[in-house]
Amino acid sequence: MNRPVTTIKQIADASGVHPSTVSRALDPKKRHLVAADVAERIVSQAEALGYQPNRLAANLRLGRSDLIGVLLPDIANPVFAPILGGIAETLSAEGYAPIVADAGNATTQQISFVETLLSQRVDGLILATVSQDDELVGFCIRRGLPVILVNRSEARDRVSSVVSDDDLGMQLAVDHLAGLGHRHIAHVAGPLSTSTGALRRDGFVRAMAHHGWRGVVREAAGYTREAGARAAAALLDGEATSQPSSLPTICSPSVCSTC
Amino acid sequence: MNRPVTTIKQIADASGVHPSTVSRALDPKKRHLVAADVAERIVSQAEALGYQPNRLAANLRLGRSDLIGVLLPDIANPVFAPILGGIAETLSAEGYAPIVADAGNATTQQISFVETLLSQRVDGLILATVSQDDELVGFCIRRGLPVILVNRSEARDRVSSVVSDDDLGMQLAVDHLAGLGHRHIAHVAGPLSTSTGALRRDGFVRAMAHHGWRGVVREAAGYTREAGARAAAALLDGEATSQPSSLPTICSPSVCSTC
DNA sequence: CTGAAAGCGCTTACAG
DNA sequence: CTGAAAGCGCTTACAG
Repeated sequence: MNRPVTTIKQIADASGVHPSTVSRALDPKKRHLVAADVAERIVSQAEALGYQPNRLAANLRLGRSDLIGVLLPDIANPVFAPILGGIAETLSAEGYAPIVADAGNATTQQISFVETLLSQRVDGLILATVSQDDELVGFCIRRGLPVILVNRSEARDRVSSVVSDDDLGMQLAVDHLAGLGHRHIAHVAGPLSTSTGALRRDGFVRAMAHHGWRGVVREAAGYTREAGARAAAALLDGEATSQPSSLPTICSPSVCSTC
Repeated sequence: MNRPVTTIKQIADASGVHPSTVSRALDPKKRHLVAADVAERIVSQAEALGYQPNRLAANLRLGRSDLIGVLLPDIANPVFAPILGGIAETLSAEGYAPIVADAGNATTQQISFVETLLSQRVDGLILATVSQDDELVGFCIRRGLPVILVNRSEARDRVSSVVSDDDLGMQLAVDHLAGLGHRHIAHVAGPLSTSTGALRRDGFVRAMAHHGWRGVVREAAGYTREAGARAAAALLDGEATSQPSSLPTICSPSVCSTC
């Protein structure tokens, strides 16, 4: 870094005191340990020199980074924009900053991102990437790295998560379509290995059953336009799949007279 | 940080060599300075202990952070999702990580975010927030902090920017509507203090003029749904504004017989 | 090829 | 109330 940065030592020299005194004067919680006039002199000297404390140094000493890693499966997916917004807002209010990684859905790649974050000494992780039984969550738990989930949850609740009510969502969607007079409704489900895929599928089947109907479900290979298009095409070709065994059998237009 | 982390010294102790030798063995570029067998022993020892170099410490020494600050005016706006995606992808390929800040449009707040980033010793800044003559850009230039712009640009090109071709975009939009048979076209412009607001407005007027038409323009107070709604309502009420003096006068439905 | 030491910029016991 | 010193975990000249 070739641009000039002011250090505590420079302020100490300029103020004619010991660096430790500068450090105290500049810390609101320790300022009371310094004579009022000396503190004031130091503070104005610091301002004059445009002092910005080096948090890299402070954090090395304090064993933290003030950084929270955020792992997203697809950062370019607008779903995550407001989620990231909430994360950034709350973190910055608490003195933290988010360091975001577009980690995809492959566990090995995710772990490599986490190792990078670990070497940056992130203080915790927010994962939007998890599968129903997520390897990375186990990894974090074993390393003692604080972690919470957003967007998707695990099947067993090892850690806290913030997710939407997919069951209610599907109920509202089905009821809305039913209200418009539709009867033959199909659902392109997200990957059933994710909580969102499975819960929305279940919610759809349940909501349809509530109307006395059987829905058609087709699982998409991923949360992408391409996978959605393939699933929709398959659906139109009469291939339906993926019914949960505990729920009513799902029919396909080609085999079921109800649809 | 209460979770255990391995250090170079620990590896040195476990391998019976001096820390500096460990440091060399672990750095691919310096490994050749170490006897092959010793290097191998150290490397496997490091793996066994799950060593993750502390980049906080390394970077303090090296005077960098491997962090690039990204300032967005509204992180919850999906426009920025793919932009952030491209930034994250390229940065991580180069060994950097983005630290994103939702800094809004107010300069004072933006500067306070930048001061935080500065104390984290970011190696550079990407601004998606700039106005046509941006105070923050001047601030960064004065501090010698590398900065580039995305999404919006300044009127004078003090620093590099990556933006879309708004003139072409408006031309395509107007031609599309014209092709559908529309003749009376209004444009809700973004704030004219931003390059996007001004350039799209200009592009719209130019594209309309190309068809021999005069367009109606209404400037919105900001890039929000609410501001857009207010501008559209005003437009419907017959209030049009904001023509650039160098371009044809813009009419309003209430005063112009052409519209 | 290896070791001993200094130093990045902080913070915090420990003395006085 | 203030100073002197150690140490966070690295990297890199400087010796040998």
